[in-house]
Order: sequence, then structure tokens, then C-alpha cells
Amino acid sequence: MDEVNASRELGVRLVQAAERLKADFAEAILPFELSVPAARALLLMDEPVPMRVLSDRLTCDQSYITRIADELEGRGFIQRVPGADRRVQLLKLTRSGIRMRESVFAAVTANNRVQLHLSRAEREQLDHLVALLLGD
Amino acid sequence: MDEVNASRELGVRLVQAAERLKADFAEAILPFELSVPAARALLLMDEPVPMRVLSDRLTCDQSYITRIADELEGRGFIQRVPGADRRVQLLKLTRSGIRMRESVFAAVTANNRVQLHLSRAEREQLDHLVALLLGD
DNA sequence: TATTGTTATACTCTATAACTATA
DNA sequence: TATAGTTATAGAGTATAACAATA
Repeated sequence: MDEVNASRELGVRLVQAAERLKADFAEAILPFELSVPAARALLLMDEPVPMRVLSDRLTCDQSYITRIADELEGRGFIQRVPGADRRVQLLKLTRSGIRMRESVFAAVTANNRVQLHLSRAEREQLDHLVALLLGD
Repeated sequence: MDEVNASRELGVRLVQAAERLKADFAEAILPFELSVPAARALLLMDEPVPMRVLSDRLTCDQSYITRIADELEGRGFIQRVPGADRRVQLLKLTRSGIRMRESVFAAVTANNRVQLHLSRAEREQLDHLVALLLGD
């Protein structure tokens, strides 16, 4: 019963650590005046990507991608280009989108607690534990 | 540079694991028709507690505690009782609040991934790694 | 009939600002 | 003057439902 409580508290601290990571991310992208989801989306766009695929990668609803795409298009970082299947829109980085993506990437990696606070061995341990937690 | 990427992806998975924990919590309390923050607050109320103290424990603004207290009071789970300092309101569990708190506690511990998926040794490892991540 | 993307709308969690009543 | 709590409001992230176009 004490073990039960310790486990619950560990869960609370794990969530706290994750919130810290998210706060670090938000702070890192502050200079770019992008919303967090838009910055996340940028990082997931290498090749031109169907909006539907992006909603899978972000694990969010398709309708939310419309919103993110509007933001990124409004800032000139992507274009919507029609796909072969004419229902599909591909999101494609513009020149300035490519530069912004690189800036975001540099900012968030420079600021990464996981790398700054953990040794390689510790990261491997953590990776394993996280996999156990996520495993069916 | 590959290590940089691996660290970032590990961070993403860590956040995913935390969201899973949060989703488990939300699912566990579903039968009780409590909001997540109200359920969290319940778990933090043992003795009658000043609203201000509760806002520290939940790390949220005081104004949000008013909202949570309204919900819990509306459901009959707490009473506001005046403190010695007459600016202060203590939140105090009612009989039915005590029972609800026990139900919530039982539901969320029965459902705890950290305990279900990790051995004691693994939990200790995780605790250590989380402390490193949170450390200044 | 099923799927892609869009629109409108709404919900949850949470903060900020302005206020009151005490201290 | 500073603090506890309240109120009203707003903003971020996200989902749902209904819809048009296409498959």
C-alpha cells in the first residue's frame, strides 16, 4: 500500500518532468512567434506531406491541421499544393519555411534537458523504461 | 548530431508516456463525473486546507482554486470553512467527500501504469532519472 | 459509400486583471 | 501596504459535427 503510493507519486513526478520539457520547448521557440503546435508541425515536415498524414504524426484531428496550416501559410512558411488524388493537399515548405524549420530545430535542440542532464547511458536506461511504460 | 536527434526523440516519447499517464487518470475517474483538476485536488486534501496552500500544491493560480472549490462544493464533497485569519477559507472534506476521495484513490491506483509495468528496481531507476531531469 | 479537407462551434485547462475584505 | 479569495474575461490547445469535393 506504501508501494502503491510511491508509484503514484513517481507518476506525478514523471508528468512534471514532461511538463518541464514542454515548457522548455515553448521557451525555445518564443523568439519565432509560432504556436507550439505549428512549431511541432514544422519539425515533422521534411518532404511535402498530406495533411492527413500530418494529423497522424501529431496524433490530432484533421480539422486541427487546417488551423495549423492556416497559421504556417499565413506566415509564408508553407504552401498548400494539390496531390495526385485531388482530395489531398500536400503541405510544402517554402524557402523561408525551410529556414524557419532549421532555426526552430537549432533552438529546441540547444535547449534539450534530456541531452543536457543525462549521460548517454542514462538516456538508454530512460529510453528502455519509457518503452516499458508505453508498451501495451 | 545524431545524438542530438536521438535525445529529442526520447524527449518526445517521454512526453507521450506522461500523456498516457494523464489519459489513464482521466479514464479512471470517468465514473465519478469529476473534472481532472477537481479529482487531483481531492487527492491532495487530507486535512482541511487553505485555498492558497492548495494552489501551491497544484501549482496553479489561486483563482483556479475558486473554480475547483465551486465544483467540489456544488457536488457536496467539500465545505468552505473560515480560518483563524479571516481572509482564509479552509476547504474541508464532507462525509461524502471522504468517500469520494477514497473511491478516486482506489480507481487511480488500480490503474497505475508505473506500478503495473515496472518492477521495483525499474521504478527506482526511473525515479533517479526523473530527478536528474528535474534538477536545477 | 468512404475519405480529404474545411468550417463553425464548443470544451477543458489555465492565466490575468480588477476587485473586496481583511491583515 | 500586502495577502486571501472572487469574478469576469480571455487564450491556448484540441475535439466534434456537418459539409463539399472527390474517390
